[in-house]
Amino acid sequence: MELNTTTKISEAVIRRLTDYLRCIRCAGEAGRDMLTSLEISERCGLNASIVRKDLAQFGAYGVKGMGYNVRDLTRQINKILGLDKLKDVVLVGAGHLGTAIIRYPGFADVNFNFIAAFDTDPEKIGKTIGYAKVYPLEELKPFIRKHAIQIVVLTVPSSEAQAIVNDLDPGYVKGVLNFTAVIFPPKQNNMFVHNIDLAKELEVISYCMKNCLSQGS
Amino acid sequence: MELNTTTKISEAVIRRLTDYLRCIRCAGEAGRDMLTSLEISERCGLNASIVRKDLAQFGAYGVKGMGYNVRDLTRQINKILGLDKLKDVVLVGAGHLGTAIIRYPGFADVNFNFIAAFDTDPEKIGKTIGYAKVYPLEELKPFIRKHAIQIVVLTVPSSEAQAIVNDLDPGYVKGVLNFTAVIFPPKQNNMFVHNIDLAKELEVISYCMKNCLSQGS
DNA sequence: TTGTGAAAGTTATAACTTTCACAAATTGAA
DNA sequence: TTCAATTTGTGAAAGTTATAACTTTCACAA
Repeated sequence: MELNTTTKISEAVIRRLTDYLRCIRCAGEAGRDMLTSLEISERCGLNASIVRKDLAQFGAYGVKGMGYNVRDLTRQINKILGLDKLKDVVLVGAGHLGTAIIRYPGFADVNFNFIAAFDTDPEKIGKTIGYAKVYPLEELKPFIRKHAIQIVVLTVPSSEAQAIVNDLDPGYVKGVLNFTAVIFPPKQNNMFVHNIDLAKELEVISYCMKNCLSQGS
Repeated sequence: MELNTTTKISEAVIRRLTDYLRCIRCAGEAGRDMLTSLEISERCGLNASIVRKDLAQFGAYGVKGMGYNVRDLTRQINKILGLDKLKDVVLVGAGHLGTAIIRYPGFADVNFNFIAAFDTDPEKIGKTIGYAKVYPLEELKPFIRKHAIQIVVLTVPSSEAQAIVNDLDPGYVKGVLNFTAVIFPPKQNNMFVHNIDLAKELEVISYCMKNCLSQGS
């Protein structure tokens, strides 16, 4: 079957694909080379038919009676999500969170490469976090131009977030990952902005606990 | 109108409430004391009627012709989510990410209080991160019992995650916030587990960029 | 070579969500 | 006091998503 290009794929499907990817990676590291839709569904807290439907939508990646090959499926999902090529990203705000993010192994797993960090603190400038050198914030704009950076990760104090986003050049930057407390609309200057609130899941847990729900993830 | 207790509230609604909360907090800090459903919807990248419906579902918090009062609405949503009372949580794994999380202001904003951290590294034990002292991992279990800890945040290396979760006492712990690369089913031993993958949003951005979608958040 | 079991792929339907459109309510100005 | 401008709250319709049930295909063993 051909790769789907006509039907509109919802964001929910894409988010599930990232879960499948993570769960398949875990299973692969544990030495598995085949996984069934049922196993994937149980690990991800879903129904097995939605796993089959999601995957079948992009092409028939499974073997009937056997399941899905871990290595092949990883490659396929990576391709669907555009994770098959290494992407350079930069970080703005080299504080605790920024440092943790650069060192977070999950980014390298999906081919994201932090090539530089930017900060206003003279103490930090010139140091290295992971493989990324810390530059003064003024150099962000020329750096983006010079290296054709398409993705920026934002971990500055909330008060500085808006100014930095306003100043990004939409001719280069296509996506912004915003870890600050400010909430941005999904499109700013033609750039995709994704807001991440680390406390959000804890708020959801709080609600689940309060109401003794049986569902999560 | 009375607070809804009969109809089932979906997780999607709860997640949106957390967005509203964050966006209302931003507006409040900017000096606003009233907000319309339209404004909230634009900041959150939604349709205005879904904002009204979500809020109306729990009670009529708005004033026709005027909008929603920032202070009242914050209090109401906090109450719905169970964020109106201070909750003690502990962190397991005092590395970069753990440190960043304890210091992340977003948790305090919603009344989560990190009272202790646990680690195996003798270098870290005895030190203090924020207001949390770092204890040896062996003391986690008795600490949870002694302080009746209901929520655990997990930022250990992936290889240790399963063992720690297995060892948590479901008599006390009701929720686990998992930042490791391991993916847990939503229920483990009767505890809610929420998996957070910091790379997930970047993967979604990757897909959006690859397919030039117009939608985000 | 054939039969069997297992699990993918597919379809139809049920369940849920979002949107639209409008009545009701409130404020503030004339 | 009335009128116009707003904006909430809500029922009905449209759209979307998930689920269950079914059909097909494959691998393996006899």
